[in-house]
Amino acid sequence: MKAEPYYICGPTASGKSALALEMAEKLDGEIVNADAFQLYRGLEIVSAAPSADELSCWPHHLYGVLEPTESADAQRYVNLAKPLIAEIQSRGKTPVITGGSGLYLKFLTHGAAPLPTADAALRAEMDARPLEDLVAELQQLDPVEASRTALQNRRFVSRALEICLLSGQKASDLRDGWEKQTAEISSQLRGLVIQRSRPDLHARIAIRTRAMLDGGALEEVAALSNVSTNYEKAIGFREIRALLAGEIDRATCENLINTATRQYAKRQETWFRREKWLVPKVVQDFSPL
RNA sequence: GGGUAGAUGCCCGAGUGGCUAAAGGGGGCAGACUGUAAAUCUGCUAGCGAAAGCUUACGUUGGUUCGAAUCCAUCUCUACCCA
Repeated sequence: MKAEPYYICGPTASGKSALALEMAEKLDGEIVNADAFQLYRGLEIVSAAPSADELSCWPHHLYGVLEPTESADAQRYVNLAKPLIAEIQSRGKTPVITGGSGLYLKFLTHGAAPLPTADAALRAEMDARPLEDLVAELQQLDPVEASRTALQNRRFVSRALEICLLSGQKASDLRDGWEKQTAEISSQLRGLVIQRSRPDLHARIAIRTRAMLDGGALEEVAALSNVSTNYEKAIGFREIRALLAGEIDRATCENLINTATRQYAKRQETWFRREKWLVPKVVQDFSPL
């Protein structure tokens, strides 16, 4: 009898890692990362991954498993996580999956639509074209998909067009089948989402940012010069780069990181609010990280 | 003590007589989002109201005018310059 996975979600700095550890001990489980950036090696501090001590005191998986030069995506994450989860279950343990990357979690829990994988060359080509151009082509190839896509959003338009061009089919047709089964899947999942008041969460973010900057984040970023563009998307990376280059001072850097982190936390809350299967776990203390 | 510049909404900042509850940006709030997601994008953001609308707003007080964030005077404060 295999143990169903347990999911621990919540915005950044809400205390997922600590709770995951607690749950893993209680459920006789092993922790599996579901954070897009903690997947990478060399970004441990900036991505607020569990420390080496924490990683070694209990089984943790999928932390620091990708090279900086690799590029992750939701499907790739699932390809890594699925077999691992099965393996944990085969040993009679409960997978405790924790992380804040909503899309990655969604792929893991609800599966992926049968769509073609991203194509770097095609994307580079599309990036060079004006948005109106891409919109026009999408509208021509797949008017249905175009009508459902936020046409101001270059990323979304590009992906929809990419699907059409790579598959030779309509993105709208390929996506339709997948969406129907989601409700049924949700009813069988179990997990929780940590909820904290904004002031509490903001205070925790501020404490964590300071600890990062004091705790080697600058050295970490300095060591990562000239790696893949994935890193540039990590909150903190660009800001610390600017600090190292002398473009901004330390206080400004800290403020920028705090603001970006708060905004990210908000987006995560919006995402998880839609995942009705997650049981809210309201936490009120101002406990340190 | 003298001179100059300036004071605009939560913040920055545009605006030099009516089209101004006031451009734009930031922040905040809410939302979208199935292969870049810590990304990307959208809406709202003085108060009350469902709305029409009403009320309070551009440092202070007063004035000019049919009408003032915009013109005049006064005072207060800030910055810089000369003593």
